[in-house]
Amino acid sequence: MANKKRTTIKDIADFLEISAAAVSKALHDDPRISSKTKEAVRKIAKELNYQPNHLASALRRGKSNLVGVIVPRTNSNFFSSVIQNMEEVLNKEGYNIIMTQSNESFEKECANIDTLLFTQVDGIIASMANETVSLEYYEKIKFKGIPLILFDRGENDLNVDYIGIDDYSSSQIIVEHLMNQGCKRIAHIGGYKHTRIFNNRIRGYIDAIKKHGLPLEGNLLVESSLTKEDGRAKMNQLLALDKRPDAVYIAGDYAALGALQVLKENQIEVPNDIALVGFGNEPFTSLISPSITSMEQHSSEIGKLAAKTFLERTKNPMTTQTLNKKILEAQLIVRDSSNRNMN
Amino acid sequence: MANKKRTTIKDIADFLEISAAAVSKALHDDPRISSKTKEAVRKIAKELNYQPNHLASALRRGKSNLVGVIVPRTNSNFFSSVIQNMEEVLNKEGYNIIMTQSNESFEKECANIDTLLFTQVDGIIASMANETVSLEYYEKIKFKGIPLILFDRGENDLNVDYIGIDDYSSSQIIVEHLMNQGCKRIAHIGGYKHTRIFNNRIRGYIDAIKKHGLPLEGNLLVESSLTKEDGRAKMNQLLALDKRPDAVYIAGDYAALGALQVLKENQIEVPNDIALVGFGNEPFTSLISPSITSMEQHSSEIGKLAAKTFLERTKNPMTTQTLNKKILEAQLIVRDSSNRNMN
DNA sequence: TATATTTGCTTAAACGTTTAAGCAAATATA
DNA sequence: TATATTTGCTTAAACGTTTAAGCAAATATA
Repeated sequence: MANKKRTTIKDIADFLEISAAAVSKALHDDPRISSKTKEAVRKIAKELNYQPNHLASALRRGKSNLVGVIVPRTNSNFFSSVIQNMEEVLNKEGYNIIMTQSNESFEKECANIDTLLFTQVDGIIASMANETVSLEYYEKIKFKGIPLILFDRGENDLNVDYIGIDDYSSSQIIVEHLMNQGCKRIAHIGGYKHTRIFNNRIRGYIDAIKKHGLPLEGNLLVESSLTKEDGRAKMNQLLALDKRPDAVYIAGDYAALGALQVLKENQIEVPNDIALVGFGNEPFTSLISPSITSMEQHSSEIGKLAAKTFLERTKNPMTTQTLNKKILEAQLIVRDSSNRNMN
Repeated sequence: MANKKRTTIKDIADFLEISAAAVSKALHDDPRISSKTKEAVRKIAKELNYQPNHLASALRRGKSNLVGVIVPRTNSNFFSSVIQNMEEVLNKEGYNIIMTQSNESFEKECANIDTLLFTQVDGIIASMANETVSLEYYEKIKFKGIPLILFDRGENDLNVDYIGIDDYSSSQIIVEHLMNQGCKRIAHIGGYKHTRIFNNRIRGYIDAIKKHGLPLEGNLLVESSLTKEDGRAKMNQLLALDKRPDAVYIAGDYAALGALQVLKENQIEVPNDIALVGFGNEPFTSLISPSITSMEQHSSEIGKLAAKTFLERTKNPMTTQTLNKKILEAQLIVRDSSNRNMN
């Protein structure tokens, strides 16, 4: 029983024989409208099943109350938790979220940005795709004067708000943890250097190794796409070395999983022969055997902070956007794959 | 360098000293506009960085080209794959997706529906929350005359399009697979009976057990929320029975994982003492040891079909919505947890 | 009682786009 | 050459809402 015409403010106005303006004001609880009229309007609005037309009000007010979100993918615990927490904060303030995923593709990311701008979002909160190297599309957002907030995968050059963890010191914490377990040759399977967070993890690894006088060899530091498959490949590469490492720190959990499989297949004992540490604290790290030590990135905190940062920007639109970093401490969750004391 | 005013059609019109209508038509490649004018408009549009205002055009055309999607959660491989494939099909036709998640909460689901209706989506594609028992909010969508397409978790009573797998026959396939492995006492940890898909799996289990003359006992059939924790609890419950089952078919992979943990903790050999089958083919089922046999639900196919169904509905708006089911065959992926032949 | 203020609305315009209707100039047809 | 058709635009109105400006009636103040 689909009714052709939707109920509009005009319908309510006609029914009550008042002006549309009065109805609009009544619905927004304007102090200059009598409570008698307000009640009547609310009653009829309900009876006629009135639903405000977002397009019209957004067009008129020049504000859509929509926030665009771009993530590399949603089927990761980290990103879906971030989004859930952003939603919680933003919903309370009357904003809704439009989620898009880039699937790590630069092209898709650009298309997403166009879609979001086209939909007239009031702001964009994004984490960059692995592929992204050119920033022109993000500059476009800034040029439009729309708040842009980056999280996790950000970029200093954009000079916008950023929320993330301290990747550099995270690496230091991991290296020191492995040293405390008695490891003396620590390898690092890192992400792509052009992505800032992975570059920071690599720098943190190098500096920590140097600081503690451990061997820093080119062979022990490899760059990876951090997929499970590449984790396998890079682990095999490390096992083929004349002098094998006795610990491997891997900048992503999926790659760590692939590496662990290779170690198991080669009957290498984890953590006693080779200790393993991942990054991201994906749920499966605690599910498999041995469970994988990993870095918790405080996804819920990041989501809430990103949302709050957007709200602040929106409340103070006059201030020009500047590089404003909010850096959280990551937390190492020690599990069997690197815990030699437990064995 | 944020520019206050966005470029509008009017700006282009003023610049070229033609009417706004001509600009609009030029941008839409209207045959009655000269190619000379079209070129000039396109050139200036680009120069002035013109971005069409979706709100205005949607308001005028009475069509937003947005499709709302509601899923219980996005951090599941099934749902995120469904969404990715829907997006692919819909983007090609000029539609964009607004994703929302209900977190399995009925209240959140209702709020999501309101948001989507408010945003004036042209259609809604949804999979229901576990909690959902009342259908009034979904009736609201139908009443508005907006196409509603359900997938995976649907409901016959709504009389709308539905895309999903054949849960009933899936159960039969699983039971028969376990019989072929020599299992004689097959238990089922099912989902909530009030959810149609879980009810169908339960019915399929019961009928298959009956058909093959296996013991059908109340103790062997338990209802569960299908979380990992509840999977543990229900597995413990089954182990406490006087006559333990020699196979357990669990209607969700997370619960299957919990159950597997309990079996390992009790030094019960899988699959030889107790064989295990899950449902959903979540990626981790192949990652853990032993890997878990599970049902693949063809998420990409479901996503594409749901999108195509929406497009059909939109092209033929005259036809009243009726119950129109598209049922796909699920596929059993046999892994170590139920493969006795391999040991 | 005369004036000032407040209350409760209305009028009219605007947000940026699309589209039906129409008109003048250019071109085709008889 | 006269009429019909086509081309390439313009004009004006509309989508549904919000809001500045304003006005009459009611109430407060002097």
